[in-house]
Amino acid sequence: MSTDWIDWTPVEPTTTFTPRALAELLDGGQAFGWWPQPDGSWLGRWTDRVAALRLGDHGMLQWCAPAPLAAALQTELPGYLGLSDVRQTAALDALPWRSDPHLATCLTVYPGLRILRQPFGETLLAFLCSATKQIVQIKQMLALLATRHGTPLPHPLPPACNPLGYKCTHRLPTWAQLAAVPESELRDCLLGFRARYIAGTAAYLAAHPGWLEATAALPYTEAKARLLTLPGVGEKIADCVALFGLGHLEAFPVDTWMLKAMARRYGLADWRPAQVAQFGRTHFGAGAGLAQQFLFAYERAAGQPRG
DNA sequence: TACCAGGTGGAGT
DNA sequence: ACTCCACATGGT
Repeated sequence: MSTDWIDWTPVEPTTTFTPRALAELLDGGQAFGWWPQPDGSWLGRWTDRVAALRLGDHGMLQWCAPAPLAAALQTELPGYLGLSDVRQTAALDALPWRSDPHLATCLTVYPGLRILRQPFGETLLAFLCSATKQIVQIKQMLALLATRHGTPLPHPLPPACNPLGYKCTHRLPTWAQLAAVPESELRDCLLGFRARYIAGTAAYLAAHPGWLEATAALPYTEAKARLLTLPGVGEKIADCVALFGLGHLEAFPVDTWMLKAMARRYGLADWRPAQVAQFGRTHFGAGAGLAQQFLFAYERAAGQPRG
């Protein structure tokens, strides 16, 4: 029943991280399907993929995976991690860090941090769960949804060196699967008032075949406008889904942490979210979403002091 | 115990 | 257009 995993392999293109930056990339509020392991590695799953990551000598990022998935992951993993996206490299350099000392600090504290490129549908589900919830709780909701309503993963078992958590046994449910789940059973997954939104979105998507694919083909402004028509998707969640699920680097999600960051670091106290979003797009430009992720990471760490 | 968490939608001004 | 508030639930 156990599946062999391949040996640890460098991620190409070779990239170095600090442990803090890798933790922020995998578990800092973009993705909710990565779990730290006792040996310091990370175990994650998205769609039917399962992989482990760790830092080798000199902070070089390495991966391994179940052997049957290895060929696919060798191709897909750099894209998922945002490491093979030349747009991000260019966008990062084009950010105004030369004239913005706070941004420069944030970039220095999280070397290697990027925007993940996650599956659109899963990203939409994750951020519909995210409203006024802490990251640890969003992970718990999604783990319950996967275990109770998702399909078992084809290769769920761990390598001996990476004891697999119970959380990695099933895929997240698809939107088609969610459409068949009674709202009461969604509430049982700790979704609270978000259950209504998820049920409503699932029903809408079931009634509009191809809606996700058509939205994914649109540029940022049009894609966001369509996302805003879904129940439970407002400005912030639409921008998160556009950024993390569609790769629109100009999206600038404004949450409570971004309000704090812009108030404390940029003097924008008492600005409304829409105004902060306008400032962010203007000040940071085409890579505003990338800048936002560094600011978000820095501010959250400042509010919760630890190594 | 309060207050907060990667907010949104609807009602009332 | 803007302001207020219900919505569920666990963390700190």
